[in-house]
This record gives sequence, C-alpha cells and structure tokens, in this order.
Amino acid sequence: MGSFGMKTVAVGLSGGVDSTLTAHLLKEQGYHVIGLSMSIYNGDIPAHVTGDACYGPTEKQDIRDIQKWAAEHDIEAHILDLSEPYKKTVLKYFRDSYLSGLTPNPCVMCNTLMKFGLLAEEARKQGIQFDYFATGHYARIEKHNGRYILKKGIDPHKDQSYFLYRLTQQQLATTLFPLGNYTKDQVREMARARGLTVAEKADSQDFYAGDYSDLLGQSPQPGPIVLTTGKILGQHQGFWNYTIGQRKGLGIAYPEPLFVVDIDASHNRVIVGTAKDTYGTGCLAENIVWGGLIDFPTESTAVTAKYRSSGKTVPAVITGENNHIRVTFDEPQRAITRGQSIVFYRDDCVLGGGIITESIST
RNA sequence: UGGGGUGUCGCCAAGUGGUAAGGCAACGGUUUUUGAUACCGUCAUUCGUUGGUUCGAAUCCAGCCACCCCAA
Repeated sequence: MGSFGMKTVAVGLSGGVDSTLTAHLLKEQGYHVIGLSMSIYNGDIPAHVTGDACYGPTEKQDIRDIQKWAAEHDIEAHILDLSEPYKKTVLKYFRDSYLSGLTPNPCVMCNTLMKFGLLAEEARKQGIQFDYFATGHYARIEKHNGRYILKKGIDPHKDQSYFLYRLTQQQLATTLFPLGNYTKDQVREMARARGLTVAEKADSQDFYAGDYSDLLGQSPQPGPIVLTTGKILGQHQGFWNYTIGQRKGLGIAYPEPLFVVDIDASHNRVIVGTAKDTYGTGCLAENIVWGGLIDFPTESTAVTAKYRSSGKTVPAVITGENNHIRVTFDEPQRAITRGQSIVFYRDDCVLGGGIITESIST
C-alpha cells in the first residue's frame, strides 16, 4: 500500500526488457511499484542448457539483474521461491503430457497457475500488499458489461493473448498490461530512452534451453517411425521427443519431406506422412475456459481461432457441447496437435479457449 | 566363375565427350515466451578401382573389385 492513497502495483519481473519497462511506465503513471519475481529452478534437475530460458540455471543471473535494477531505482523487489509448486504443477503437466503423446504448452499453464496464480497469492500470504498485478505481456484488458475481456496486443507480431486465455475474471480484474498498446519496437525505444541496461537484451522465450528429456526423466526407448501406410521407415528414441507437424529431426531420406502425423504412445510409434497428410478439418477441445464477451456457444458460432502459439488466427465455426467444443475450420489446417491450446477470438477479443484432445479429418 | 545388369554426396537421383542438376536427410542461421511450420545459407575439385583413347571423360575402351538377377 503506497502512501497518500497511491495505488500499489506488483510487477512480475523476469529481468527482461518488457517487464522492466512495464515497471518504469507504471511508476511514471503514478503508481507505487514493487517487484515480484519467482524462482522456479532450484537445481535439483540437472540441466545442460545452451541458452537463456524460463526454467534453468540462467534464472540466477536474471534474479541478480532484477535485484541490481531494483536497488538502482529504489524499488522493493521480492523473490519468491516457488520451485516446489512449479514442479508439482507445470513440470508435472509438462511431463504427463509428453508421456501420453500430447504436446503441452507450459507457458499457458505457467501463466494461469504460477505467475498470475501462486506468485500473487504467496506474496499476499507473506504480507506483501498491492492493489494490482502487472506483467510485460503484449495483451490488453477491457471491461464490457461488467466483465473483463482479454484482448490481443496492438503489435500483431508480439500479441501474447494466446498464452493468457486461461486467466480468470478474478485474475483479469486486478491485472494491468501496460505494454498491450505498444509495439515491440516502441518498447525497446522507450527502454533505450530511459537508459535501461536491459534495452538491448535479447528476448528470452524458450521454456527450457536444454534437452527436454532432462525434464521428462526418461531413458531412450527405441521404437519405429512408420509411414501412414504402415511401412517402417526409421527408428526413434522415444515418442515423447516428437510433436505433430514436426519435420526436422526425423532423419529419414524420402522423395518428399516427411512430417509427424500422429504419435502412438501406447505402441511407442511415431507416424509420419507427407505434407498433405498433416491437414485436418477440425478438432475437439476440452478443459474449456470461456470469457465474458459472448455466451458459451451452444449453437454453431463463427469465430477465428489460433491453435498453435505461433500460428495464424484462422476462421472456424465452433459448437459447444457439454464440457467441450467442436471446431470446424473453414479451411483445412495443418498440424492440429493434441495437447496444444486453441484460443477463440472475435476481432481482437478473446472469447475463450481450451485444450485440443482430438484432431478431426473428414 | 555360363548369361545379363548395376556401381555419381548419408539416401534417392539427373547427367552418354566439354569440364558434377535436383529432391530427401544433415548442419548453421532468421522468425517464434511451447524443441512445430516456414524462410535463408552450407553440404561431391569428384563420379567403384586401375590403366588407355582424347585438346578434354562421370560419360568411349580394357582389366580388376563389389553388389544384384537369371540359369546351373
């Protein structure tokens, strides 16, 4: 709680340009700013990393950067050790997904469960008080009819609403995304203008910068790579190393490029096919989170949808049935992947989303 | 040990006298808060081997080697 009725914002700091600038902007807007960061890597999983990432030993350096910056700018920064809960939620989800032949999206889970979940909760439990929680995500929040609506960030190249669609009304109600109205270029410029040392820091966007098997705790398990016809073309060292749509790393010489078309976890088989085999007409999504812009679609509803974080937003028709949503894309799409999130939009607004459980091809 | 065929980059494969296409794979990079996709770049001084013909051969000739097929 700031003095003189000043509102306090806790900024989730990662040590990068975005979150650091976020803190500066909010301070300039008259908020009392405090820093809130989580430590999620405690070293008990041996990591052999090649670069910067969310989870891994480089976290130490990021925390040092944060503390240095906080000291320089006279901002109180709290680092909370959430490595145990992180393991029980995000890492477990990550591991369980891969081992069932799904491709998880740890960032989505980390956001709703950790950053916008436990981090703020734990801080409050420890007596740290604040009115709002802010991050450097490229997204916007607007209020419509008493509901908080998540919207895409202005910069189409940096929009991160896909990773945030699981935020609840309660979470959105006290969240600020100051960068949602800026482009990445503008953000870097503003950071430079303020003489921030992190202005030129490379975007670190990997979840983990080493071999994923470090996190899965699996020893290699050879299995066949088979063509859609059933013909065995090669061998893999564990189905969990693949994702649907993947082309690189198959090591199979074939007249055409081959892509992973399906993952058969129970038989440890990876099924590959040619480009045309990667197309699907729709999918089923479960674990639905529905926002407040329109009612849950019990009737066929035209929307746009994004079924992979770096994919395009494409037109589709959705129908809600009980706890799941059936999606039919206007045009067939490639590499519809079980385990990935699909997020539904109307214009720039997030309608809701869920997790793909099945790809449909008619 | 009779007949026929083949031997070009890790795989496939153009090239039949004029100085090694292409695809796949691999590797490097760009893009990307999920190891996807996409895009860009690199990748045979050398054509099973030895010798010959020729101004010049992977391409013609001969020997040898290897593999395949047919017949025994």
